[in-house]
Amino acid sequence: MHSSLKQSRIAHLDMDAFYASVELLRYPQLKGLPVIIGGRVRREDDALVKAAAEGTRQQIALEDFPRIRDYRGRGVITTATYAARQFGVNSAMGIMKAALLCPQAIMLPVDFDEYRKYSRLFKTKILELTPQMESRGIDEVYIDFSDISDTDDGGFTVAQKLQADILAATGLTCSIGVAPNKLLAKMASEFNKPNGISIIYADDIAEKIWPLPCRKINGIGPRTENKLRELGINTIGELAACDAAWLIDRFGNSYGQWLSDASHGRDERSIQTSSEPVSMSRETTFARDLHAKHDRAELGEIFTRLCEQLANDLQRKGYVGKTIGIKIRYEGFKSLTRDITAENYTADAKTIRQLGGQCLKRVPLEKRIRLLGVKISSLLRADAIAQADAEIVPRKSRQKMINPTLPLF
DNA sequence: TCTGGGGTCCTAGGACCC
DNA sequence: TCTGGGGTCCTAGGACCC
Repeated sequence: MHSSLKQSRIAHLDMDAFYASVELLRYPQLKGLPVIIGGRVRREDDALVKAAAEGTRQQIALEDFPRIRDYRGRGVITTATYAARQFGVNSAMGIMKAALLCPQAIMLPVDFDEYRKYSRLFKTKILELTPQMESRGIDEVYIDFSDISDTDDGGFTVAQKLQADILAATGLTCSIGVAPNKLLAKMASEFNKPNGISIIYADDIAEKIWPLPCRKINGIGPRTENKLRELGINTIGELAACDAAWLIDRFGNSYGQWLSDASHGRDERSIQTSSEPVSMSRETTFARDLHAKHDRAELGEIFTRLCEQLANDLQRKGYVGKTIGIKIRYEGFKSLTRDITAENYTADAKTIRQLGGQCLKRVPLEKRIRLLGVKISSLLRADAIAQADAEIVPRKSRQKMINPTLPLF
């Protein structure tokens, strides 16, 4: 077969309950139990911290693990073991709600350093097979199978080998979907979770995709699902039956056309093996809502710390940025953002803090605040900046002069 | 007992330049 | 004096994803 006519085969590989499964490797005594990952390290986690330092994690008795019913404070669940999911607990659910559904669940704080370590391990295994891999966050990837799988099994054998290699390297299972494109592969990887493989061909769309609810399409979220429901559209098949022009009328040119294409399983996106960051940010939700006046000192300290963390992230990763923004979430959950573009690129905490302070002066501060964040965008690699400075004559700045008054916080 | 933290992409209006 | 249009940048907000 001529290579240009060769059917493309794309895999989506998704680690099963990733954070929770990594924790089970460290605490094998928790296998089979409802375990929930979420929140930060607390006083109640002292036993865990001590055992980690002493290398005695596996000796912790079950009754010494913190339980979710004892958790006080806000936040959401990051992951739950399959045993916990049986109780209706799910990612992004409020911790307090999960405590009602499954009070006896063991609660562990998130440990991103550890998850990143396992992320590197499983991705390295994939890269030993092919460089055609696209990372989508810490626990999933797309892989181009076109050149590495036999045409007769749709990618099944390669998927099996990947599962075995990853299990051997990490002790973790994953689910894989293989399909003609990313959109369908992503859906397919959900079909046989956990530790499953699902192969989809173009001919399967009517039978396997159309009966699914629209929400199963990666890119249709709760808002669009709602709007579609109001229009009487519940399944992907019903969406596919809509005229593209009709969808464009209701969802705009770009999204309307995309909805139509997606419902028919059409997706031309290729595997992006590398990417540059667009923005970096740091934000925090307070233990209690703070007031701009009464808690001014505390807010100021928190904001300074966020700016320092962001500057540190930039420097560690070797980037500079030019647009500094802030984000505020009020009690009641309404959020707003303000940003400002500086003359020069920076990765300096004081500069970020100063520009962020200017943004803060442009927001209303009557209501209590639950979240404060700082963000930098228009990024450039730090090693490219010296060159850019030398070669590019800067455009005349178009921004208005800003009064150099003191920042609010 | 609601609702974390880190991202991407898109839209849309106004400014400004040619 | 009146009247353009294209292109890019800046800002704010929103939807979505992991």
